[in-house]
Amino acid sequence: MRSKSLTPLGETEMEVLHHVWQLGEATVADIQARLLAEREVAYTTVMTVLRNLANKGYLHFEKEGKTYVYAAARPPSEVQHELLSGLLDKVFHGSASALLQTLVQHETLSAEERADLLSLIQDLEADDDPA
Amino acid sequence: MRSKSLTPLGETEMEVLHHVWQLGEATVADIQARLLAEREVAYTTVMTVLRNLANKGYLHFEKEGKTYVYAAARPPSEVQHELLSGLLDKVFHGSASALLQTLVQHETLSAEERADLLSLIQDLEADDDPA
DNA sequence: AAACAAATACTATCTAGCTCGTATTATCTT
DNA sequence: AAGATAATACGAGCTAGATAGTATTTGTTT
Repeated sequence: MRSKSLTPLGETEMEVLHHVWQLGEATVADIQARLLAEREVAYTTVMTVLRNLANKGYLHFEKEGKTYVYAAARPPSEVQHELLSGLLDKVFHGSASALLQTLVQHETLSAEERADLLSLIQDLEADDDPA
Repeated sequence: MRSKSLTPLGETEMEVLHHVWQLGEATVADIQARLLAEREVAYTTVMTVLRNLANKGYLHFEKEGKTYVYAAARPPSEVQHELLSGLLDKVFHGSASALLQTLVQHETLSAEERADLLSLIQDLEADDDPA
């Protein structure tokens, strides 16, 4: 069977992942507290999401006393790249330049962001063509 | 209720959408033929996907004789941007430069693509700072 | 107009992700 | 050790997307 979704993660899962990344280490209660700032969610729901993320390899956990403490199992940048890469393939048929074009045309970049990006690209040039 | 997925479209839906975009106009049989080049899929499955895409506003259709003919209801670039924008928010918390950085660092851009992108960004500079 | 073939309509199943309630267990307190 | 409390375990329901089988409709052909 094919993967049903354009991404391997749901929206709540992504949200929870971000919170864990920000906190470094987190318990179910920690995450629920963060989520409750935005919306209603049951403790058990958070528990389930955390467990699922661990099962999928995004988090690992250890038991401290009677409590599970979760932490990232993979670096955020790696996960973000994985998701972006999926979208690149499925939505832009692998054309990074098409994706980039869409982005710079529609999203507002500050002067600073543009400058950063320019030097980023120029650095790539340098790597590639070390003359 | 929140939207369950990181994207409003599933993977098969995206695939079908691409085929319709490429064909301009397409019948169920047209799309099935395209999909069959890659994998097994029933005629009725394709029918359902096409109908769902129409219900969601991505496609429209008209009846020619006894056959429905589907076509894009929204320009591909708009849909692509919508999907990219969702990922930008949910995965990169809205930081376009973080996304761009991830992309240029991990994906391989040809010299040509880099050049295109550079001029794209430089054009933005010009718009913004018409000095 | 009767038969045929192509297309759709209808219905149903399965999985993943989201959500949560209730039951149980395990630690801590007194 | 008994009780209170905090946390987990277990199980269940719901929706969306993917998939497809069967029944029915509708053009078309003769």
